[in-house]
Amino acid sequence: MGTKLEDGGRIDGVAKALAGERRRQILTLVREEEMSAGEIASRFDISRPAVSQHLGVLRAADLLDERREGASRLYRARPEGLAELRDFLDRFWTERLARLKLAAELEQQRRDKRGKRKNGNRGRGGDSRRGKP
Amino acid sequence: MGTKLEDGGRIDGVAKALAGERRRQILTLVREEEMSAGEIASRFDISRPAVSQHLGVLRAADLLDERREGASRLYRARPEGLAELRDFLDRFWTERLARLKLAAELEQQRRDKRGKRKNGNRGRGGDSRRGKP
DNA sequence: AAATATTGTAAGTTGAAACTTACGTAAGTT
DNA sequence: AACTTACGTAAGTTTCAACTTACAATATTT
Repeated sequence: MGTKLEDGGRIDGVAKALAGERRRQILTLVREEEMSAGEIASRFDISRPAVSQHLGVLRAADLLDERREGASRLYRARPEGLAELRDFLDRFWTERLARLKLAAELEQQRRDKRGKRKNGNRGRGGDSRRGKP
Repeated sequence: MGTKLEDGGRIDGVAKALAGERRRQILTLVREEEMSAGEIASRFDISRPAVSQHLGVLRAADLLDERREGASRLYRARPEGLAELRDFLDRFWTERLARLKLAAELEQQRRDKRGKRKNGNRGRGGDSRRGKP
């Protein structure tokens, strides 16, 4: 039941979209307010087509909302698109914690059994130093 | 004020490390159990040096723990390294929600003033599912 | 309909990333 | 010491991403 970080399909698109600094800048730029493609381009030192291509990548990764107004296209960040990657990192994180917790419990049981006849009861307070918290 | 997705320095390294599918595969592979570099390499169809380079990238992004045992080097995922990116996505997400909530409240006030006698309450759509462990 | 404004798409260049093979290094073995 | 094992690093090649300029498409204006 391992949650695999590599599959999920759309993870790859989001991760790659976020890997480019320009795209992170663009995304930040349109997080608060929607902005036209041209206006976005005017904020950077690269050509307008370059920005347009970045927008395409972000849109393909479901990280942008697009709205057409007249001849312009207005873009806005769609943080919901980030949720999938975020949740994935979350699972990677929490499953690791769960694994460590389980290992600690098993270790505890092992210790309890071994020391039973020697020591009626050692309680739970004793330090068991192994593994990392 | 604005949490910028582009800065943070280490975000870039982590995002780029995660952008490569091979590295995501490797990371998944050593999430549950620590594994030697050679054993990791044996699971893929690429050369061992290629894997070694990927390990270097992951390690530079603080996504791996390395332990030397004899001539071997044992690697293990370090999900704590993901936390920074995860938190960042979190902030990007929640700040957007906060912004929307604020806008909705202002709009609500505006409506209340104008249509005080007409209506008292209408549906609100708040469906956020967030919370940190 | 022609002209203008705003954008996306195509084609080519450049630089970085992902590989390869060859070599160097440190620890374990005989 | 010489030999083997398990790696990393260097150097070179190929593949891919980020840009460029040139062109096509769609909406608005005259």
